[in-house]
Amino acid sequence: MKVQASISKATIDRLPLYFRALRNAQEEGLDIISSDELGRRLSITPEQIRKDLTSFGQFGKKGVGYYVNELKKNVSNILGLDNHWNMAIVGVGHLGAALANYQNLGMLGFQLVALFDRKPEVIGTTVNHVQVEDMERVSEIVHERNIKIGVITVPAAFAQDVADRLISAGVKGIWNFAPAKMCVPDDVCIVNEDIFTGLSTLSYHMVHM
Amino acid sequence: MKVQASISKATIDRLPLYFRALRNAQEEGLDIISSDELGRRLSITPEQIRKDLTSFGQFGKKGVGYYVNELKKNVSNILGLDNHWNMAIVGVGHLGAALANYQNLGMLGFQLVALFDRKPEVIGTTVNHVQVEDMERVSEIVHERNIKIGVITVPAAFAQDVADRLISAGVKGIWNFAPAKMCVPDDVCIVNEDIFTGLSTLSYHMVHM
DNA sequence: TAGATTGTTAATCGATTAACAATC
DNA sequence: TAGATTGTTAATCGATTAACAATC
Repeated sequence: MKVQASISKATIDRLPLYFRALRNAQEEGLDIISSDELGRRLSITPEQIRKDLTSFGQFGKKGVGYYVNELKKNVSNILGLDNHWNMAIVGVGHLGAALANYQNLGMLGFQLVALFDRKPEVIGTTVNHVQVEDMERVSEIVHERNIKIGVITVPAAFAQDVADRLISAGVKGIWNFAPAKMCVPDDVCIVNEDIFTGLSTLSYHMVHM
Repeated sequence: MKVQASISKATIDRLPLYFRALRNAQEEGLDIISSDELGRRLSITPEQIRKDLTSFGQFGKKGVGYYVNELKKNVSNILGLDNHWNMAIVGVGHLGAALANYQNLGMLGFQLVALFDRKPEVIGTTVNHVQVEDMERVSEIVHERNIKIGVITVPAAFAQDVADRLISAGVKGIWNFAPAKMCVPDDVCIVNEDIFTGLSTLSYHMVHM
């Protein structure tokens, strides 16, 4: 997918919302959707949506709208969801297990192919048909199973070490749930999922209402 | 806490990061921290940090820096973390249970006082010392236990209904994990925690590297 | 054709960065 | 005092909104 000079971070963050809305529209049997209708469903202005989409190409038909299937395919392609990434979760606590059980992962093109933990009582158990392996085998298994995305759901204190091990084993993307500042090389992508930020801002808005 | 005309959304989103960094600094026994050091730890420019903080007051000492304890107390107060909000989680699936088990909630001033579910096999069980109640009793219990924050971890299709019930029972803040567009009245705050957005943008960055 | 809706350029708005005076 | 660091104003940068030509 060719992309013009520079896409704004805000635009990229909205793409998954477009994808989801298009999937819903598709499920409803809609053939065509306008930026107006899409905007209504997402509380985003239609101008914004058109602007975002045209940074990647001309997907619409003037006077008509966007073909749902076609646009969904394009957005999916832009997001790289067609790649079928192999993924591993490190840290099979409550959150790790919750993520392992998400059926949506597969629908979005992410294939959970390994689970890792350090605790002997967890190693060998099975979550959602995937067996938990010893963290010591991470390098070997990441290679073997061609794992490109690592999900970190260990306590903050171990997060950097886990990231380092995943990366040296070949992982190119890290989805980090540990509340810690992480360092990764330039050729590795990281997204920090800092859920308590959300709860704190909720509290802020409740106080300052 | 008095606040000037309008605080930028970006500023508010950074406050929880400041809070966390200050808590860490406090644990390390640091008395004073400069915007420079704070910035280094968070990968945020010191100018940005000073600008953010001064929208709420003058917390620093010129030529010296910020007193860690004092600034942490101020940021905590700004975020409303001193309020000790009572909180309920609706939907005790994997994610709901994972959140219920987070010890950090209490540390941040959020008190988990109720769990709700619809499934008979889940009702009556206990997660982290809190018993799961029948969703039918939500109105009654939200009143009784003075619950102000509701956490929604049910499937998308039920999320709006759950929100409506929580709100009519008196909840003023919603922390929503369901991937659905929600409608709430003006006097209710909502934060949507859309975790698959993060995974999708990770995929985007991996493809467009 | 007339009506609708996209794609794109220009105008506005908001957020970040730079610079520096104030002062500990 | 000299050095350090905040708080604040001005300049820059980036993102959103408005307007409208293109065209289905």
